[in-house]
Amino acid sequence: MRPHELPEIRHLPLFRDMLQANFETLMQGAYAQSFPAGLELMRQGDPADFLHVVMEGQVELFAHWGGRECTMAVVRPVGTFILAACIKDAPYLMAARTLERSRIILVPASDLRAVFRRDTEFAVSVIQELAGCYRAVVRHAKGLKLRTSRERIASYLLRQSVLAGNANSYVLPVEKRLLASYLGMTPENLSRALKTLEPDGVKLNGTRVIITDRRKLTDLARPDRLIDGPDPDGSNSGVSLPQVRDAT
Amino acid sequence: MRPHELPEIRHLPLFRDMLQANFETLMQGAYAQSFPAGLELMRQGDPADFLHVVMEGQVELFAHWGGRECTMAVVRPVGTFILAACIKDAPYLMAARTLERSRIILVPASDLRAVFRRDTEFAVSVIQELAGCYRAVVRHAKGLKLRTSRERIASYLLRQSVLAGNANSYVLPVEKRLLASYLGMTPENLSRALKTLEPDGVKLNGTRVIITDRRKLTDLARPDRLIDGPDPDGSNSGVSLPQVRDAT
DNA sequence: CTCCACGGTTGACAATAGTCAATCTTCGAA
DNA sequence: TTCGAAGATTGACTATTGTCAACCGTGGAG
Repeated sequence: MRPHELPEIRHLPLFRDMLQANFETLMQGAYAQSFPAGLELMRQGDPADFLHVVMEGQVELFAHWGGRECTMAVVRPVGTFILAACIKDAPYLMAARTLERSRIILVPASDLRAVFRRDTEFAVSVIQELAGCYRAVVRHAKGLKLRTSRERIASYLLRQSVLAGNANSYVLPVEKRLLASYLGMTPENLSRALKTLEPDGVKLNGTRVIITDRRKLTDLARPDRLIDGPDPDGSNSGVSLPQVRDAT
Repeated sequence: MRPHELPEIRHLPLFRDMLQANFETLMQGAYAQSFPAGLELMRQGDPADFLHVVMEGQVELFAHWGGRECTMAVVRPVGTFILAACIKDAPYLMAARTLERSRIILVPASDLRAVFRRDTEFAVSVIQELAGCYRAVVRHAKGLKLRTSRERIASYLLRQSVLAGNANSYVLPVEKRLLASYLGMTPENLSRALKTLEPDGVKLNGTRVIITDRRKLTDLARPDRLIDGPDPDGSNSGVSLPQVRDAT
């Protein structure tokens, strides 16, 4: 593991409050590994042996069934995934693949389970993290069930704009087909729907989003903290698409 | 609180392993209350002041946005809800209403937060519970994104049959319009879809489900532990529709 | 530099799902 | 027992979404 990585992990909400000794125990069993783009890190149904911490790159969490596939989340540095499966010692509900070359720290799940039993501060952090993840998926499910696809797209575009500091122009952080899958529609549908959003105040130029009328877009998206977040504590854990990297 | 209720609560996975003293502390601050059918217990966005434990009756958790509404779960005795919001001290993401006359124990969220900080066993139980809830919603989201509505219906009917001991005939535990909302479709759609499922080995007579060809139904539903559950530990927490009450 | 692979877009069409309205059924209150 | 309210079903229609195929544009391998 590289020298700068340890403090980065230590500063994550999940590891921030635990005893130093226990943190060291966890990290002693952990190891870093680099993976090329497009590699399947784990398959759904696999036993949960390691908590994954993304240090570089980005990782897609996806699910599949009967030949169909859908994106559930994208994890970026520094973020963790598959905490719940590790803790329950249960099979992964989602698969993971790298979207680009990625560096990942693997923390043995058994160590994790051992440590939070004797470090209350860590247990509390795990609780907070899991509660955040839970709420994030509930939000996702609410969006899927309550909003039409146009509304989901509009909300997403608006949310990204807010994350980019209310920028009226920014670049999509993920490929459109991935975004489509995350939002629960086909790429064709996303493509067409984006066109029909022009009168609603937003248009796309390649991967660049341009908000031409924020008022109209907001009218359509009707953003709602109970769906779009964030939680009052501002934690950004769990299942969601990442924020944009460069805004203009 | 009634004498038989305390041990019932104590035996829940969430409260089973904590110190007796701490359990007593929690229960001292708690109180029971009965509500008539159809009462809104809390609205989404409200601050999370109490963990709710359903002792009798049944409670629907639902979400709404922009005039639309959808069922997220139904909680039955003895079950808890809104743990995550209590723990994060965050607003409820869902609203709750009684489906029938219900008796509910209310445990102050502040006590809860205080206790798991000093009772590691309880913290571990909370972790297990939250991880279970998280996985339950992930499953629900997977079903919504990966399965068509006919497949969701078929899976649901088959799952309920399994819960009823592989019964080939049982009675739906909830109203059809609620089921439709839970499965992410309109009541009209559910009604029509049910008709088209007859060649697939299942038919309905009012609220009674009759599986005429389990093989065909299974072919359509393609049940999957990673969507339909249960987790290996058999916990039944979190977001799901309840199992049937009487099977034949 | 060329070509190929892949993501994205578009069109035509089919399948699916939602809406609105009317009707039927059921169950509980009076 | 009768009536009325609410859930459930049905029909007709519309809107939305998915599917399949063709085509475009870009960026990387050779």
